[in-house]
Amino acid sequence: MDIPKENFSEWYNEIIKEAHLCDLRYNLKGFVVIPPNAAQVMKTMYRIYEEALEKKGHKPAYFPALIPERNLKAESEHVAGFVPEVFWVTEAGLNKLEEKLAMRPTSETAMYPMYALWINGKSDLPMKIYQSCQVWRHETKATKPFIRTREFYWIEAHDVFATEEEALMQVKEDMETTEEILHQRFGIPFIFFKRPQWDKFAGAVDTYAADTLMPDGKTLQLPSTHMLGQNFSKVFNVKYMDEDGAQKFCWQTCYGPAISRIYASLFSTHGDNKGLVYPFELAPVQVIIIPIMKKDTEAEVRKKVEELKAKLSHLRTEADFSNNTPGFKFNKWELLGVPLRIEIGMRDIQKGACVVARRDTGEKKEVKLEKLEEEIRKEGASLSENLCKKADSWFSGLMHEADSDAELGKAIEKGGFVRIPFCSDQKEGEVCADRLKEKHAVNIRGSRYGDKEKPKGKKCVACGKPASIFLYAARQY
RNA sequence: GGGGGAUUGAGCUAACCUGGUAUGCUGCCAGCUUUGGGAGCUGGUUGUCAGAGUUCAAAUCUCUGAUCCCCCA
Repeated sequence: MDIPKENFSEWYNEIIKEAHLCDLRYNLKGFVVIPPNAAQVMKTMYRIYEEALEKKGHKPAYFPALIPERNLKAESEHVAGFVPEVFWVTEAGLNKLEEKLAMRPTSETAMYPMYALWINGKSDLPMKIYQSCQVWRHETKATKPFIRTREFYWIEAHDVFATEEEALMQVKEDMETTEEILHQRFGIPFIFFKRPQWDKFAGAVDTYAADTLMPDGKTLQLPSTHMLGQNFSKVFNVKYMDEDGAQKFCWQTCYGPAISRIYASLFSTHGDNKGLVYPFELAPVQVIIIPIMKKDTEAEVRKKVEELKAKLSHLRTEADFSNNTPGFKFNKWELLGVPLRIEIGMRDIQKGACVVARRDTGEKKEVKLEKLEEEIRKEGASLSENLCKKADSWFSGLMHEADSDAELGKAIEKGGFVRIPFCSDQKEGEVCADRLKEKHAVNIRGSRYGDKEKPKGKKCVACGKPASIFLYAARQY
C-alpha cells in the first residue's frame, strides 16, 4: 500500500481493505464483519481494559441484549435521547409480541432494575459492575467502519454509591483509567471535556468525554463518563438503608469506552503510508522472523529460525517460510503493523547475529544472537514510547485559540481544537453553539477538564455578550 | 438531510450504445525454478443482484424491486 495519509479519507478506506480490518460485503448497512486481523487487536484492548477495571474494584456481569419497552421508557430524558435510534423486536416466531423489545442501545435500563433488587444496605455499596458487549443504534448519520456503525463493541461500567462525593470520585477515577490505558498504553492523545448542558448523555447530570483528533484534524469522541446523580436511581428505585434507618436513593455513574471506535483511532493515529503501525503490546504479531534462504542453506537457516522462534515464544512471534521473496514479506508484514522484524540468513548466522528492523522508524541494526531477547524487549518498549511521543507532539500542534468569530473561522481551517471565550455552557448557550455550527461547521465540545481560567473582559465569539467560560470548538466525526 | 457512484467468479475489470460461446489482471490450488526490499514459467479454479416481460436467443432492451459504497452538511 502506498497512500499518502494526508488524504486521510482515502487512506482510511484503503487500509481497511488492504490490511483486512473489516469486510464490508455483509450486505447490511452499518453492520460490518470484523475478521481476525482487527478482532485480535480489539480482544487485546478488551483484556487490558477489563483487567484495569477489575483492579479498581469492578466485577464483570452479563445482562440481556433485549430490553422490554416499559423499562427503556422509564427515564424520560433517557428515552427521548435514545428512542429515535432503537432497533425493535416486534415479532417472535409466528406471533407478534405483546410488548416490543428494544435491542439495547446502552444498558442502564436493563441493569438498574436488577440493581434495585441487589442493593439493600450500605454493605452492598459501592457496587461497581461492568459488561463487555455489543450495542445497537440505528444511526441516521452516515456510517463509517469502526467510527460509526449501527452495531458496535464496547465496555460499559455502571457504578453505584451511597454519596454524591463518592460518585464524583468515580468520575475522576474513570478519567484516570482513560489516561492510563488510552494514552499511556495505546499511545492515543486526547482531552477530557465537560460537555455543555445541551450535549450531555441523555439522563445524566454531567458528561465528561475524551476527545481525540483524527489525522484530518477532525475530532472523535472516545470514552465518556457520566455523573448520573440520582436521576436513574429515583426511577428504578435503587435505594439503600442508611444507618439512620431511612431509605435513601443511590448516586450513580457510568463509563463507556467503545472498543471498536478506540481501535479506529489507534490505527489512524499510528498508521503511515506503508500501512498499520501498532504499539508493541497490541500487535497481533509482535515479532516476525523472515528467513533469507538459498537452496543449499535452507535447512540450516530453517533450523536457526525455529530456534529463535522458540527463544522468543514468550512473545507473539511468527516466522514466514512462505514461498515469497524477502521484499514481498517485508512489505506484507509492514502493512500489517508488526512492530519488529528479524531478518536472518547465512551471512548473519556466520557472524552469530541477525538483523532487527523497527516498524516505526524503519531503522535496521545488527544484533548478536545472545543479546536478542534483551534487544527485542528494549526496542519493543522504545517503539511504543516513540509512537506515543510522536502522537503527542502532533496533537499539541493542533491546539489553537481565538477571541473572535473571524479568528475562529481562520483557526478551525488548520484542524484541531480552538479555545474560545463563550457566553455560557448552560442551556442558554445552545443558540450560540448552533450559530457557530451553522457558520463554521464546528461543534462545541465543552470546557477542558481542569481548566480554571476565566475569560476576564473577553466576549462570547458568537453573541458578543461578556464571556463566562472558555469552551473548545472543533469539527467532528 | 443533500449529492455522487455502483451491482459481471474471492477482488478489480472488458463486453452493454448496436441482443448471439463472457475478456483480461490479481488471488487461490498444483508442479518446477527462485529468495538480503513487492520473482518467473506451466497447468488448474469459480461469475452476469432479484423478479417479471420482449425475443428463436438477454450481462446487453423494457418494467418492478432490492442492496451496498463514497463524498459533503
